[in-house]
Amino acid sequence: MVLEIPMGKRLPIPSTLKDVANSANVSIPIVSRVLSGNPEVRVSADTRQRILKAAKSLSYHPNASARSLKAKRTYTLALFVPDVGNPVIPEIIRGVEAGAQSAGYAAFVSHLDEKAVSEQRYLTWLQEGRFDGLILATARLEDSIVEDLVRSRRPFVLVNRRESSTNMHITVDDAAGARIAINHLVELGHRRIAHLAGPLMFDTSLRRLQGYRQELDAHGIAYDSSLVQEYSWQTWEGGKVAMKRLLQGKKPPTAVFASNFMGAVGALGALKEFGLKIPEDFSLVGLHDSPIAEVIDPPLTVVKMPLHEMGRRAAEILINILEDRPCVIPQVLTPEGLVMRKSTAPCRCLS
Amino acid sequence: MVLEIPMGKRLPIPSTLKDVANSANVSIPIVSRVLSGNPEVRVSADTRQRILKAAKSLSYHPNASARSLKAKRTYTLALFVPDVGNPVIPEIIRGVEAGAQSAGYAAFVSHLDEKAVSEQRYLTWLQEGRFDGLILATARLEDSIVEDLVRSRRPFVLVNRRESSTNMHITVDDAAGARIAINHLVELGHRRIAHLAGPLMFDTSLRRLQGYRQELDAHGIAYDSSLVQEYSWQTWEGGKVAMKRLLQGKKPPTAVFASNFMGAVGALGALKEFGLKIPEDFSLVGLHDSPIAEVIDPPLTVVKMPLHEMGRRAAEILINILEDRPCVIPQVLTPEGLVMRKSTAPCRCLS
DNA sequence: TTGAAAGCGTTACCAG
DNA sequence: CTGGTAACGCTTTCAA
Repeated sequence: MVLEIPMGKRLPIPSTLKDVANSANVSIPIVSRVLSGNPEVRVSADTRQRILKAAKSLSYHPNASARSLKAKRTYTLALFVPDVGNPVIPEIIRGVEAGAQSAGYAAFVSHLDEKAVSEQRYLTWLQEGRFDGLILATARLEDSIVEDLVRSRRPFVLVNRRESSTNMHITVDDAAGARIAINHLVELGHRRIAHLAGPLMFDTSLRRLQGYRQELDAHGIAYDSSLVQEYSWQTWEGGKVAMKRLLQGKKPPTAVFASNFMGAVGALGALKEFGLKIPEDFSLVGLHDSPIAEVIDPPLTVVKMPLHEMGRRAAEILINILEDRPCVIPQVLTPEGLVMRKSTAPCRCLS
Repeated sequence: MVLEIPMGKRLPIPSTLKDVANSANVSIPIVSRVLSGNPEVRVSADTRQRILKAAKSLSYHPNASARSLKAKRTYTLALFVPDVGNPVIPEIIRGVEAGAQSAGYAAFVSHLDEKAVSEQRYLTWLQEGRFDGLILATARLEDSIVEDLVRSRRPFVLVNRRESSTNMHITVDDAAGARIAINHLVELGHRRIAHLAGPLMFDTSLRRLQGYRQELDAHGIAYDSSLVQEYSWQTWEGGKVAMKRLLQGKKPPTAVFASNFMGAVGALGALKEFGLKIPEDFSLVGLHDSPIAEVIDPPLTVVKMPLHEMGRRAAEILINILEDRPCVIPQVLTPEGLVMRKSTAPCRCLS
């Protein structure tokens, strides 16, 4: 079955203020004022009726381009995300949308693929005024891009990423998140706790590693660099491979803290391949929650981060800048806490 | 740590054609022609140089609102999706973006939450000309909305959903997908094959059920309505509950075909709870692939649907309409086929 | 209470 | 080759 689109499917010619004015036998400005919805405007009841009727029958809708040309604003925010497939992204998206919507702004999402081409694209769009402000939720981002952004002097907020060239960012407290995970494992009696670290070129990865070391320290456990493996986020395989390397070490760990959700799932696969039973033989804690975490086998214990709030705050900050209102907003958000499921248990070394 | 935004962080005043014209000592129209990038325009090398230099030093960027006001076009498409968290959505998004981008259009995604408020929102935006066309990738959608859409005479395409009031839709061949799944199971020797059906108010669910029955028929297997359970998409729990009901029946099945990815994962949970080993004791086939399918335990055998292509085609159709070009495009896309992993095996009843 | 006029930044159409 | 003028649809003065 094929869909045939014939030519000449004329697009509708939208009606304008002028059309409505003509139809109602009034001038354009009045129509504008009446239809702008401001209840303050003083017009005779009769005129208002005529205008409203005409607008309805012509199914008038104000033209967004004309409006923004005049207002020098689009009341639109754009959110760029690295990978819509990453399970933590939806939460951020929803947060941004909530924040934007409650302030009367629209928020659109665009996907940033690998191609460098697209990296420039959003800067251009921003500079063309297609939207008023930008939220970037991506760890992999060339520094030069951020510098261009700063130089453009357009409003933007970095989400989940810090950058020396600007303080316009909002993040979660990654170190604290890691500490929560490690503390949980230590309390279960684990001593050889491994860490699947994200790419150490990302500051979020670095902070998680830092939290891992801090908490180990706090419990008097010596740091063993052979228990830390770096892996690539973005794929489900990275965590698996890294976990295998960990298990092949001479003194393998009894527990692991994976620095993102995908890594945790990958690690799970590796553990099973090695015939380890979770949580009896081995404990696993992930960072970032996701609906899938509940339904995989075993359901994953994770540290939940305030991703929704982070998104919402990012939108709020941006809008405050746009409306030139001062604001004071916490910039580093506290983890929501541990979500205990079935992937952690007391260390066998205790028995 | 808090982020303080002081007042008076003046937004930059973008430079305009006029600024460039003044700076280069030429008229506005020439600047427009030179900067529009069309290599055909004939200008003296000297003028061109001056203009280019001025534009650069003023970091000029054309104003998108002004352009679209003039052109009556935004060269922007909007894609509305029901739930960014649903693992099949990213693939569609990428398809739409690819299709849009290759035709010089931008594509933005917006998330359609439960609130009825937001259901009207995108229609309004479309009518305001915030974007030229709309792609709707949502099964749950009130009929009245589609009717409003048709009435608005604005271009739109429905993805993965048919609707009597319009032929502007592109779908995958759900029945064929179901047949592939069932055929695979039958070939493995299964005879009591259950089906986890999506909400039967969606035509996609109906077609999958239909394909299930057709293929059973084709193999001379009697249809047993007790082997079909309806469940809710959108949550990970629905499939689990439905699968349990199936397993508690008097003559339980030996295999199941789940009508979406989430349902398959949910079913997996139920099967494990019942102590069934997959695939030795029970076979499971899902519909729609996802990167997670490879990494869960066991890796899921699924029927892969051309979601990316569906998105790309949707964008193509829309753009053809917008540019008033005739086009003929297949409207029902053939499944890409079976992706065999580890969740299906020959029926034990054979041994 | 209403309307005329100007202008937002761009492009298209003519003249020069 | 170049530039003046008009127009896109809307809002905002300012007069009437």
